[in-house]
Amino acid sequence: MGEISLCAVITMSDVYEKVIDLAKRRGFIWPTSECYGAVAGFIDYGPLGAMMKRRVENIWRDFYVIGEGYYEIECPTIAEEAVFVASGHLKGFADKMCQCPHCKEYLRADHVAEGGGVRGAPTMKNEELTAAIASCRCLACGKVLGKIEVFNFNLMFRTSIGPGSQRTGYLRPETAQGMFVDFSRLLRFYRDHLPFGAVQIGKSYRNEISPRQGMIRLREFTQAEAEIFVHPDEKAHPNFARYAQYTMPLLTGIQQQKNEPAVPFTMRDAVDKGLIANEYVAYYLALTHEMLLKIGIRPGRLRFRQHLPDELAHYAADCWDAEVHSDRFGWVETVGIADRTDYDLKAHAVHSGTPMTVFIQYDQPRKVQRRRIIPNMSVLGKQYRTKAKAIFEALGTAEPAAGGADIVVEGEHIHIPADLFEVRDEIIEIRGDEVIPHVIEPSYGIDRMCYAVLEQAYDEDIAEGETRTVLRLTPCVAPVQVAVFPLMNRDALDTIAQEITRSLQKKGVLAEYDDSGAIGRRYRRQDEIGTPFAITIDYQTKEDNTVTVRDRDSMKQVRIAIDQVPELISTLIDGTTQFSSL
RNA sequence: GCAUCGAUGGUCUAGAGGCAUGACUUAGGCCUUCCAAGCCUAUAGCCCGGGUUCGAUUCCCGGUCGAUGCACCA
Repeated sequence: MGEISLCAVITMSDVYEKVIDLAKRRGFIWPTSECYGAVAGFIDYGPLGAMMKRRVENIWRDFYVIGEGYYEIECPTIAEEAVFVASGHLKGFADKMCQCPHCKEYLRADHVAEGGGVRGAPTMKNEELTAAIASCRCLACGKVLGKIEVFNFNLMFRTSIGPGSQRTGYLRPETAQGMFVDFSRLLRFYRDHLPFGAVQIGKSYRNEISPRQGMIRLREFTQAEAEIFVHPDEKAHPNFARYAQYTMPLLTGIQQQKNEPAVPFTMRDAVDKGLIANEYVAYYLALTHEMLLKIGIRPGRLRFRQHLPDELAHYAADCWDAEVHSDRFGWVETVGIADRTDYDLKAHAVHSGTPMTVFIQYDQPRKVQRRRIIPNMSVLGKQYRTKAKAIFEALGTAEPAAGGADIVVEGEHIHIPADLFEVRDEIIEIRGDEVIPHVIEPSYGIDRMCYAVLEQAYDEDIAEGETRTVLRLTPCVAPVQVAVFPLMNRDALDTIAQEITRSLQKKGVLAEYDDSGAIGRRYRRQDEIGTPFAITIDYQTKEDNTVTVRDRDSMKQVRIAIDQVPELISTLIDGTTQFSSL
C-alpha cells in the first residue's frame, strides 16, 4: 500500500522543480547575469524560452490586433513623474512601512495600526502614524515597537532623466498609462469615433519587496495589455454574438462568499443575470478563455474569478481574474479584465490640461433657445477698470430686468443700466456632446502564461521501459517546430535531410537538423524541448521519395512524400491538420 | 526583509584541513537500417568576499542565490 499514492504525491510536488530544472538545462529560462551571482526577481529567457515567449505573444497579437483590429503601439518604459502623479501610482503605489527595532522585520505600518486597534491609519501622515503606532506590537515578534520611523516604500523604480537629474522619471509599473496619455493621438488615428482600442506588449517594472516563486513574481515582467475605449452608455459589444453562447465556468462574488465552486454560464446568461457588468467585459472573458486554451492551458486548470467588492480597485466597475492552477502555487492570477470606467482619462485630462473626450454627434441636431448678454465693454471698461473683467463674467449669467441688470461682484451689488448691454435671444443648434470614454482593460501577464504553459506541458511517460520526459507543448507555441533526422549519417541520407530542412525553413518553419548519435536519443532530445514533430529519412526514402513523420505525443509515425513535407508540417503546426487524421 | 536549511562539472552525486569521486549529458571517432544500446577518446566543477591556518572547496564571519515559514504582493 502507499507506494502508488506516495509516488503520485512526489510527482505532483516536484513538477515545479522538474520543469524549472528542465527549463534551465535546455535553455528556456536562466537566472539573470548568473556569473555575477544572479538577482532575485529577474530572469533571462534563453534561446528556446525567448522563442516560445515570442510565439505566445504572437498568438496574443492574432487575437487582439488581427482579430479585434486594435493596433499595437510602443511607448517608452520610462515616463516622467507627472504621468504617475496623474495615474495615482506615485501616491497609491507606495506602502507606508516601518521596521521593528527588535526583530528587524519590515512591516506595513497600517497593518500594525490595525492590529493595535488604531483607527484612521490610512489617512494619517507619516509623523502621525509614527506617534500612533508607538504603543502597538510588532506583528512578527510581538514586542512593543516604541519610537520607530514610518517611511514610504514605492514599488516603482525611480531614475533621473538627463544630466543634473532635473527631471525625475520612473520605470512604468504597467504599460497601460502609455495608451492613456496617447489618447488624443489615438482618437485622431481612429477618426474620432468610439469604440476603438490600442494594445501594447512590453516590459513593466515593480520593485517587489521580496520576489519569490521564480517566473511568477518578477521585478521586470512582460505585460500584454489592451485598452478599449467605449462610450460610457454603450457597453454592448458590437460583435457580442461571437461569444454569446460561449460557455465557461465562472466563480462569481456570490459563489465565493458561499464557498461554492465555479458554475458554467453562457456569456449571454451571465450578462443578462447581472453577474458580469456588461457585454464588453464578458466578451473579453470569453476571448481570454479561448486564447488560453489555444496556447495549451487545460480547461480544468483555468477559472475566472470575480473580484470581491473589497478587493476591487476604487475606480473599477467590475474586474475578473483568469486564474491558472499551478501544482506549486495554487490558483495564480494570470490575466485581469477590468472595467476601469473613466478614471484614467479623467485624471490625465485634469493633470495635463488636455481634454480627453470624444465628440459624439446627435442623429439630429437639437435646437436650443439661448440668451446671450453682450456688454458694451468700451463703456464698462473705462468705468469699472479692474473690476471690468469680473463684471463681464457676471453679466453672462445675469437675468436682466427692463431697467438693467443687478449683479454681485466681489460681494458688491452693482446695477448695470440696460443701455450698457444688449440682450440677444437666439436659437442655436447643438450637434452633440463631449463624452469621456470608459476603458475596458484586459491585462495579461505573459511570463505567468509562459510558466503555466511549461508546467502544464511537462510530462513523464514510459517508453521502451524507460522514463521519457516530454514537454507536451501545443504545436503553435513549441519553439522548435520540427526536427529532421537522417537515420544514418551517410549514404546520402544526410544530404537529403539537409535539403528537406532547407525546404521547411523556406516555408517559415523552425526546423532543426540533427545527425548525431542514435536515432532514439535524437527523438528523446526533441521530446524534452517539446518539438511536436520529427521527420526521419531512411533507406526507403532513396527508393520512393517518402519520409516518416513522427508525432511527439503518440510516438507514432506515418510515411509521406517528400514534396508534401513543408505544406503538411505547416498545417500540423497551425492546427488545421491533426496528426491522428493522417 | 526576518528565521531555518541548503549550494561540488550542463545535470545528479561521493568526499575529506593537503591528488576532488562516480554516473548521466555534451563533443569527436568506431559501430549501428527507427525510439536515451555498445566501445574508445575528450571537454568541463568545489557560489562570492573576508578571517583562522604553512595550507580552506572543507572550519568561522559576512554576502549572493535557492527552498520553506512569517511578513509583503497598488
